[in-house]
Amino acid sequence: MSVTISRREIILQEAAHLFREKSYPGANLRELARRAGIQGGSIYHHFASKQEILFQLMDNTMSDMIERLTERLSDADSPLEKLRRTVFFHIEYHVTGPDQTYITDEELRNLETENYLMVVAKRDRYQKIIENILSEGQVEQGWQLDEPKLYSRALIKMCAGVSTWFKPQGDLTIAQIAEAYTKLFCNGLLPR
Amino acid sequence: MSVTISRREIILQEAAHLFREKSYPGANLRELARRAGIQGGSIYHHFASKQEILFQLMDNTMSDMIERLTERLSDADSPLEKLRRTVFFHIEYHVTGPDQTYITDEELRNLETENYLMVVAKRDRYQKIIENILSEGQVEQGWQLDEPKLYSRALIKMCAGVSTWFKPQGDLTIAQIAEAYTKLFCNGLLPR
DNA sequence: AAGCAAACCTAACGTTTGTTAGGTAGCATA
DNA sequence: TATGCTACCTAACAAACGTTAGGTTTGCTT
Repeated sequence: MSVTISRREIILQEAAHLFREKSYPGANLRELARRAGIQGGSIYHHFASKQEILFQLMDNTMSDMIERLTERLSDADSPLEKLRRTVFFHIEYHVTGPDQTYITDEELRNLETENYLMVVAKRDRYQKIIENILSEGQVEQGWQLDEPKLYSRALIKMCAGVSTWFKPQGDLTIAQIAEAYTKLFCNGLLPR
Repeated sequence: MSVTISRREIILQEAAHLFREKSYPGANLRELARRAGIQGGSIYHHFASKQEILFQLMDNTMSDMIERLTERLSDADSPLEKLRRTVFFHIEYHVTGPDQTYITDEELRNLETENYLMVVAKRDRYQKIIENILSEGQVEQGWQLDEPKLYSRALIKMCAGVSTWFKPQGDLTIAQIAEAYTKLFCNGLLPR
């Protein structure tokens, strides 16, 4: 039943946590190594540089997000159902792996050019999926949106923001928040 | 017509820009001094420490935001009008001073305890203003929201996010974006 | 038993960092 | 003209940093 987890994986997990706590430049490798249970220099057995750790972290996260979202949407028929699942997924993913998503959302500026371009490309692919759902709804269901891109951005920021205040032991579940946000996004707050 | 701007003010402005570019721990004081037109050590004539620069930056920004938003709301009569102005203000402020607001939104973790508590207190005061508008609308206008706090957070994140992609020379004005977001927040995207 | 590679340790390197001490230039006041 | 204050410069400090070189342990393979 126990899952074997490589040291490399441990380092990546601890790095996500540490980078979120102190930001990438503020985190140091000796501290990271300590948390991963090894000595400072040993990090370089698993990664070529501090930068590579950041890149792997962000690139893995983006790939995973695209893959999982795509899978969740695969058997959704209507645009509304797709939107529901996207809101739920985006919130859930950000709340479940808050360290990884936070880093991926906020540390783009600390990526070197080549790495930056790769991660941004994947981020754009992810955003495009959501934008397409809104465009679909606009055409097929007459959703009221002038600029799909504008609204997809609003949706993404809105949902991602949940992880900054969400507490698992709080009185709201992820499902409740996702439902409320879906309702808000679809109906607005004025009475119908 | 020209405005006198103190060196202290210049340092704060350049610090906002530099911190946003490299994050607080990633920015160094020699570079900041260079941009402000003085030598590294001279910073300490104006500030006691690097930390104090960050704190002044964030504290000033929060105070300014509270003051300005309060003023804008002072002669708004209905909750809907207050909401409209809030959305517009929040977007406008984030887009106009993107460095300051970005720092204030993202660098809380790098504040020492005492400074952290002061800035968070002001941030909460600001959020409370918005939360109260939603509560008002709920009571007086029957706005559909179960948890005002949940929706105020969504609104804040949504609007603040604009500054991450907004380009002044782009084809959308702040007013257009603000209008679209107000409409989205009030009506949702389903046709009425 | 020998060989080998992966995983890790230790100690040091050169650089960069925030910060400080002590000095100088310019200007206003007396 | 002397005094003193503000705004700055220069040079150095100790600490922390990413990174590297070289050595040791461990466990598998032949």
